[in-house]
Amino acid sequence: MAAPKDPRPCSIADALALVGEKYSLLVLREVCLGNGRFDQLVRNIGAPRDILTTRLRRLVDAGILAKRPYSERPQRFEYRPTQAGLELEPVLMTLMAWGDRHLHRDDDRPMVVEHNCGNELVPVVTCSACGGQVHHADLTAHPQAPGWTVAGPTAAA
Amino acid sequence: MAAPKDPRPCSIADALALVGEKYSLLVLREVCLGNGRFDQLVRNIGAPRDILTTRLRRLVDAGILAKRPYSERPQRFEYRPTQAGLELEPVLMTLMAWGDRHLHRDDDRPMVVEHNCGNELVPVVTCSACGGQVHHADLTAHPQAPGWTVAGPTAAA
DNA sequence: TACTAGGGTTTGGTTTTCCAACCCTCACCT
DNA sequence: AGGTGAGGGTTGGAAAACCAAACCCTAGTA
Repeated sequence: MAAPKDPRPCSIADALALVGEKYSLLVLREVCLGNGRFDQLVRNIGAPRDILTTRLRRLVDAGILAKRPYSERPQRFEYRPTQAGLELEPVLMTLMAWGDRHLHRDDDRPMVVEHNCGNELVPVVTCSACGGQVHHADLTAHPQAPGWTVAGPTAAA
Repeated sequence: MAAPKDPRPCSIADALALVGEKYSLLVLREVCLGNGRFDQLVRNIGAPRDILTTRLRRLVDAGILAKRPYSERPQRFEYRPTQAGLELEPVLMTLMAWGDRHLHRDDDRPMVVEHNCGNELVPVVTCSACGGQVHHADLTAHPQAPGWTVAGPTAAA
């Protein structure tokens, strides 16, 4: 019997504990776009400055962003994504595509991303082994911790 | 000069406004795993019951989940993903893979997902046009709203 | 000297979240 | 008929997160 009070151990939860707070992923968005200075972040995200301060500290501590000076005398800093941060960008792209599809039906997409193959980026999540697109019906979850199960595959409502 | 107070219009922000609150994506995780009943959600997520209630209402309103009875007399409900909800699953898989890579180096991954090609799922985000893997260096963002650039809003000229 | 800009920190008040406890309905057991 | 237990919530108060505005400090500029 698993500990009765603990939630399911899960990398999704672990990842969200780091980047799931309000504004964190938007910070990453701006930083990936190259807007890594404090007041750019304030303006482009619309977050309160103190919240931004704590988010930035947290993301730096987590190794997702790095703070580096771009000028001594006056000391000025800029935040840039680390490798780990850059590897979150596909998550952002996938989320953006979902938002474009479900929240902006009428072709008023706020931003278009171009892939350097020359086409507009439409991100698709695929299985690295077979190359096939990932669909719910093709997935089977296997929890590794004892005491945790799943209820079998679910069809859409 | 662009409106000085509004944040950058963005589908990522729009999507996060719906599913970015604490626990929302974990609800989706459980529901996709087939654990759609209230107390399963409470146990597996570890969220307070009242928060869960508001999250569920919000996700149903947003068309991401559907609430349906699985028993009359006693009336019992279950939450299941809609099509829009299922299309968020790739986001979860990508996030899980990131968490596995960066937060669980020592091979203690909490959950393994199997793709029905027979292999363990390692999700990769690709460009649907060329099939290539999406990397930061290959992307160029084109904001569509006037006044917004990737180098900061309202660029002088 | 005054004014601006960058990069924050402080202050004080509002909103969310958290947590435990409670409620209600039904079904089952005795 | 009474007790128990599960499902699906609601309620109330304390704790934490959030927010806007004001403030601070350094450095450059007029």
